[in-house]
Amino acid sequence: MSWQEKLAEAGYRLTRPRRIVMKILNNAKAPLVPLAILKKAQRDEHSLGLVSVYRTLALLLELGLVTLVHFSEGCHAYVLVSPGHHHIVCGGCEKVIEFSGVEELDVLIARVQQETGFHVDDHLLQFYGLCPACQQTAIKEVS
Amino acid sequence: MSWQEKLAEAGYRLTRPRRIVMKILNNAKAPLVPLAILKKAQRDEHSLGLVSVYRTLALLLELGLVTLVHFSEGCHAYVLVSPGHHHIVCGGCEKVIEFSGVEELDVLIARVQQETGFHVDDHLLQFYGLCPACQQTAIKEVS
DNA sequence: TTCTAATTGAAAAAGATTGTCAATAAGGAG
DNA sequence: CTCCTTATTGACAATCTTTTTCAATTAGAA
Repeated sequence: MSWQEKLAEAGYRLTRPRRIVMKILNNAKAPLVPLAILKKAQRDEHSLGLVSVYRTLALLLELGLVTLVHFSEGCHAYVLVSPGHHHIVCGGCEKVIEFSGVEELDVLIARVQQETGFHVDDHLLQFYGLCPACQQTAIKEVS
Repeated sequence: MSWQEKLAEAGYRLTRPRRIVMKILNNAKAPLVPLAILKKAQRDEHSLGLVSVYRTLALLLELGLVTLVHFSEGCHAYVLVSPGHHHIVCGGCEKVIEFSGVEELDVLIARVQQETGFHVDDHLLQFYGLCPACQQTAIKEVS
């Protein structure tokens, strides 16, 4: 189901600001904060209010169309959700890519539930590291 | 090594505000945001500025003595770091407990590195769910 | 005890997010 | 296709959060 259909199904309208935000997130190679989305929109000659960016992101989050990426220093930014749901953040260029298939986690979750008595129904998993390109750069800087 | 020693080793002084913040985090059962720490300090008749709370948390984060817990809606709060480094957040009461031993992850990390070419050197893993007490409450509410 | 530099706290500045409300526009009804 | 209703928008202001500034204080070495 497309995001437009999801919007409609939940009773929301397909509006210009929403289309702009989705388009920008679609083209983004890294997670974006609201202000960055606005700037990109303005660069593309789209008129858009910052308030609408906030509201649209809240809506997309509610619909599960975007998710937050957390950085270790404590801020977070938005990226589109796709099947994987898990992210690797490059510490060099902030690029974020997804990965999927975390069957390995199931064993861990089962064990933790057993040990703690908690019932686990969701999780947050992100990896931090360096993408291939930034690994090259790092090597050059050292030598 | 105690936190006081870590401070000293890094060349920082052991001051009253820092002692207060550490004491509060020590007694906390859930992650705390800066303002909450200030409130607790005032309740204990300690005089303390909000600015010092921010500065102290930044310092403790730098020293690795505290870490951030992220909530799905996008805000984060601080808890003391202890061996485990991973947290389960209860969606009912916000209580947070730690777990450790995530050997299961190593296999996943190895696979993801292989598949993506990224070099993974850190990760963020949190579980969300319900603690035993809140599971009971949930059952009562339904019946 | 004295001295010096790190640290603090209060106020202000800066930044991020949310609330208000009149104007606009999406999309169903006719 | 046009009209109408109502969700949505955008500008502004209000609020909240975080950072900066700087004189006064204080930890810790001498």
